Amino acid sequence: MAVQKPSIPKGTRDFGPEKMVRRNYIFSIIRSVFEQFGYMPLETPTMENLSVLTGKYGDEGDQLIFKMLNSGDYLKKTSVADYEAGSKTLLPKIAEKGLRYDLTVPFARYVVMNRNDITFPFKRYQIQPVWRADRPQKGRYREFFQCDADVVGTDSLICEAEIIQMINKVFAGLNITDYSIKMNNRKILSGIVETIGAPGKETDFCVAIDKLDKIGFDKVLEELAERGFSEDAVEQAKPILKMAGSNEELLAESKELLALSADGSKGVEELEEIFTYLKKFGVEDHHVDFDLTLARGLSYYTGAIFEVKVNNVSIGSVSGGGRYDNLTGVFGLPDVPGVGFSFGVDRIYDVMEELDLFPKDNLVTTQLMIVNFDEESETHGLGLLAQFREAGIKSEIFPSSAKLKKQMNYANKKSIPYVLMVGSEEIANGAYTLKNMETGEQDKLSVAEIIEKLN
RNA sequence: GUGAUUGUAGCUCAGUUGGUUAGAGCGCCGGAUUGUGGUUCCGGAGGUCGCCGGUUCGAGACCGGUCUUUCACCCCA
Repeated sequence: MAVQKPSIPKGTRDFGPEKMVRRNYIFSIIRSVFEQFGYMPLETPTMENLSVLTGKYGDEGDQLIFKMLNSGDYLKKTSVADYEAGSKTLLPKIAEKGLRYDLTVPFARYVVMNRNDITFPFKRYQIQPVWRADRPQKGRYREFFQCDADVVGTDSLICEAEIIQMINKVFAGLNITDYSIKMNNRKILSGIVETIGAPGKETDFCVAIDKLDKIGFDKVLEELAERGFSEDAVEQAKPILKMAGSNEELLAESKELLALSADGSKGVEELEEIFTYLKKFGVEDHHVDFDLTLARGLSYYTGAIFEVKVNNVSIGSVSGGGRYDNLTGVFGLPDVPGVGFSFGVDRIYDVMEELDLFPKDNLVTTQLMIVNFDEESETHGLGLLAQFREAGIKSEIFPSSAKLKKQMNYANKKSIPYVLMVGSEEIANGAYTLKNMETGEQDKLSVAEIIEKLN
């Protein structure tokens, strides 16, 4: 058989050791913050039944789900008529499982299936890959990790305030300082639609104004008109899209503007309450900007929505989330309100790389390598190695007595800071040559001295 | 899913209107240096020019298809 060039599927990536060390660094910070706030880990299967996944992300979302062909003779249950009826009819007969598209829907499924064992409010975090059959571009992959934290079974706005704090803590931990958490409320958006006299056109309104950053004020107005908003409605939307000022000013202004809309007023109240909670928590520098034009795609949000953007980088939003009242309703469990959000680790990685924020030193690596001269050296070195490892020093011995140049080069390439020479003279004296690879200095030290120096 | 775009050594890239044996830098391997890496010098290996087909006396170059990369749209982390 001819040798074939190996390859990986479009939009997927390998993560080599350097990348994994950095990714794990990001994961560990996120995980520790989640746990600090009382969230417990959860994992769900890579694949879900398609009945769980389909219909939850809209028509376009359904198309982006990776479907798995049934095992065995997957054509057995199909007929020519199914084939002729097209892929929509054929699909459910040949595929009944799919790869998870996000972590929220599997979570809702889990809550419903375990409703009798769960104590509410239930706080969980979940760090796992998800898959989307999207066409890849910058910052968009077909396989990527999400780090979700959700709390269900409470409508307390303390949760929203805590989420903001978690975002702040994670970013502080990662040394990302220049970012903003854009916050809005779905009720405010429906209040606006109601107020400008276009009730029921909420989705169209959201899709259009979501592009304000990208295409600008005038084009948004054009798009609103294209989407069937009356001249009058577009005219009334103008001052809303132009609103600017501090959070307090914006809140006051929108309160006035939406006074006649029950929904809208409720939305403004909710945001005010979140800011009040932040104050009670003693959080001053929360990075939150109230943004009337933040819409977010997902239709299941009903209250606060937020999105996090790191400033001065070419990457899209790195985190987002919101409150939903009825996520579990589709699975037959109504009235379970919740709020959740997610970090996009792959994008955070790209941001940190672009801003050069990865720590240079404290990434895990071998601290000490023992040089292997010959059989005597190796035997003695293995004994030493055990002692170093016992003492908690990350250490390794070169596995064969290769040329010294090769061994030194290996240590150098791997950025191992110390190398230990164990030759016949050292063994006889019980004093080993420890070389600092950065400065080139070397000393003759006992095992105890080496352990003390490296610890 | 729509419209563009990219692919030559491990990496970054040259390669003239189609013309002999496809090059450079970096990296890799060996030597100078048999117990001292990161500097220097000398030498060496490494290519189905993404893949399949077509045009041509002749294709890395032109044409078609396909895969891949990147980008815009849609949507999204």
